[in-house]
Amino acid sequence: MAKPVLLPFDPIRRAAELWRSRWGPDSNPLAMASATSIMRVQQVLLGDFDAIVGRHGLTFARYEALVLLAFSHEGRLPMSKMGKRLMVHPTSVTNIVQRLVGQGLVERVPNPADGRGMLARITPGGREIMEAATRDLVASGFSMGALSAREHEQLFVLLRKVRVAAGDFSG
Amino acid sequence: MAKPVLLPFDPIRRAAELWRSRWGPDSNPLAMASATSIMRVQQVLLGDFDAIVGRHGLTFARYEALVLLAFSHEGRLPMSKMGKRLMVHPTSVTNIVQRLVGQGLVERVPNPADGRGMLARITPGGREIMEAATRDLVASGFSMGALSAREHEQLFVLLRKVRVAAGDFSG
DNA sequence: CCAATATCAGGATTACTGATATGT
DNA sequence: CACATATCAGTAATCCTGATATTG
Repeated sequence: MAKPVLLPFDPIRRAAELWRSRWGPDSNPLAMASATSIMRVQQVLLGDFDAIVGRHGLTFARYEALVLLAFSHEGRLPMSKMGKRLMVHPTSVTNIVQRLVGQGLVERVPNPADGRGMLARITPGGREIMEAATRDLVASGFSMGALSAREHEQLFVLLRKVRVAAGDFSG
Repeated sequence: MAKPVLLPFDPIRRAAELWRSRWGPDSNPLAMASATSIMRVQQVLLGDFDAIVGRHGLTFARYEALVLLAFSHEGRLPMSKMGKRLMVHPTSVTNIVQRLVGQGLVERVPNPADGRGMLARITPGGREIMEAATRDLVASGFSMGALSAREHEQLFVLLRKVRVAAGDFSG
């Protein structure tokens, strides 16, 4: 990690002011500031999440895969479906599941409904690890304890507009 | 990229509902939903930004470094300062600057004020590339054209609370 | 001597492209 | 035959740890 340095000013606000003074209001400094904020907060969250699930031998990407499987019907899903839900590349699914299999948290079984396909199935051990990691994440407040329930809703609604515009789902 | 699949439902909302029904309201499904939304929107933005600046031979990380240098006094900064501002590891700064030097967009010069240090300085060609990439990013609305000016402000304020709590700056 | 700056070597993870074997 | 599923090989990018030379 970069050393924790507490800047005496908000670097994103300052960047937005420079942006406006250099390129004018038409350069959309507000959109630049909120986009940069998203990038930065994501970086903070991912760092925190990786550290928390790392105590259980996971990365956040592998943790997400475990949660998806645990929530699915009978704890198993086709590889292709995992890729779509997790929004990751097919080869990344292969890679992630491979590592989870190596840890004994997931098993691979042929898909009885499609001879081409494989299913990933979460193991009892996988569920235990996932639930322990989840407890820690919940206890951390997802690093967003600064926001009230109402603010979480506002944030969700604002970001949903961006996701709909990006074509994530038929909103 | 994962193939663009338009899901007929909001996967994050559905995950939040499952989360609540499985672990109850104390599991903080609202925080989970907004945190997941940030992760997803960041993924969308980074994909878009990388594609746009990629048309100018850059990655988003290298573009950010160019902007930082262009905004700085006389277009040059110590490597260490770049790392702090960009919130990246010192070795990552070395790597990023190395690639920019290879493209002729940045030069490395010894720091006259500190014999240990090096300065990265943006070249005229680097400024041209950066400004062209910036024009394209601005024209794209930063992939956030779905939000009004007022909504951008709301989003910025909400995310700033999270950043302050994370210790990004003395808010 | 201790701390800071920057680099290098090397490992880990994830993303992507292109090719391939298999099955619908 | 066209298409879908999944894997593999190889490349690229970033981040990190630990060691090191140099300088403040």
